[in-house]
Amino acid sequence: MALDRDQVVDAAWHILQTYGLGDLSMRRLARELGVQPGALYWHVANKQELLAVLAQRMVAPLSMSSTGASPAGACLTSPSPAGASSVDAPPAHASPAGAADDAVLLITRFRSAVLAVRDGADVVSVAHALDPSGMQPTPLLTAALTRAGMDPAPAETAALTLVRFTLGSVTAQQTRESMDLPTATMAAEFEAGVRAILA
Amino acid sequence: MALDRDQVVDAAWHILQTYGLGDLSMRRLARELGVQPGALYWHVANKQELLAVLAQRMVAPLSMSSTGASPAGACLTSPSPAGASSVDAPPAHASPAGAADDAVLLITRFRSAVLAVRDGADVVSVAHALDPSGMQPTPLLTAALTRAGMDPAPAETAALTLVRFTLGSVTAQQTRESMDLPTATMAAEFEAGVRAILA
DNA sequence: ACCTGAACACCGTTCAAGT
DNA sequence: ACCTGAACACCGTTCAAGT
Repeated sequence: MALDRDQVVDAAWHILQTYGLGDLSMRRLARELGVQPGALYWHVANKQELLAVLAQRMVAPLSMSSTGASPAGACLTSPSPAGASSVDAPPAHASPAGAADDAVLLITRFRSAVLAVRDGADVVSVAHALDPSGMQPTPLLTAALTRAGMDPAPAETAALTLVRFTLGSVTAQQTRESMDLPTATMAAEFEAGVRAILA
Repeated sequence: MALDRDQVVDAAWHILQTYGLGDLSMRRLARELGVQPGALYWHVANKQELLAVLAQRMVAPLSMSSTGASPAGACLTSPSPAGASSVDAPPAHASPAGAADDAVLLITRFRSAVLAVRDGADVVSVAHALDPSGMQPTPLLTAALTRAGMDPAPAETAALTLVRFTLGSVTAQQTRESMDLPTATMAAEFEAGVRAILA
């Protein structure tokens, strides 16, 4: 009974997760769905659009809960009801120190989310390039760093530095993983990099 | 009169430079050389090896002159004659401040070299992942930062942070360039990132 | 030693035609 | 509205056979 867009995206997600980007072809996807390749183009414009949707899915969990406060536009999925203010968060407005911790938490969760999907960094890197300041976790990081006392402009620049460093790191790690090379030192290298950037 | 490895690599370099990675196929390369696709496999093991050679070519200029001093292994192309010591460089051993400037210069030249080749970041990222501490400019950066007063271990970690941030940045920029999106702010964002990492 | 010819197992995308 | 069938213009790699 008629394929729909979600089934296409779900199947693509499954192939990416399980076999990696090299195996995520439109033809393979069609085969998995029991349909001719051309049928997919009724539901998605092209492969690039499909990958953009997958990138959104990877970073979506970052836009929920976590740092409590929801500054305008922080949550893309469900625009929070009018008077929703921070509830069980620290005082009325978080302390600078705690907000910097929020940034560390955010970039760490971003890394985990991307790292958890095979070739995730390749997919998310394109989405970041298309919309560097709109794609998560950039706006959330900018907000956290502003709360920590930075001016908005340097906060955004620092956010971009964190995101690009993270994507560079995860790209390197996932390339090594795909070749069965060791990656034991890479988590510590990531942490050191984040500390240096936020020092 | 018999194709040789250099001709294959030169032609590949030309296609990459001119048309980008999407157009650098073994079949296209063979056509450009007036040969059947299978002939290439006498000269290179596979496409991956070819890309590794191209990555080396992109970073090769970094290993020549620049910071004057040549600590063991700094110059891969031509092992310098025995008694070659720094000539017109500052005193006998550079000052910490000057050595940190060397690091900034190195990472800036690395960015320029990668940025100058279409999809250069994609190609160099794989080479970096295969040999993070051996691929330039990592060892040169580690040396410069050690001269600047850092201990070897943190110096290497800082070098990796710089290289991965730079690859993340150039990947984003070249993705945008390939889609004719503006990149006006990206050089400044790079500089700010480097300053933050080395602060 | 070096290359051709031919094959194997694939790609992304389009589009008339069917239901 | 949604899909098939078939095509167009491609891929990377292998390998017997030729020179």
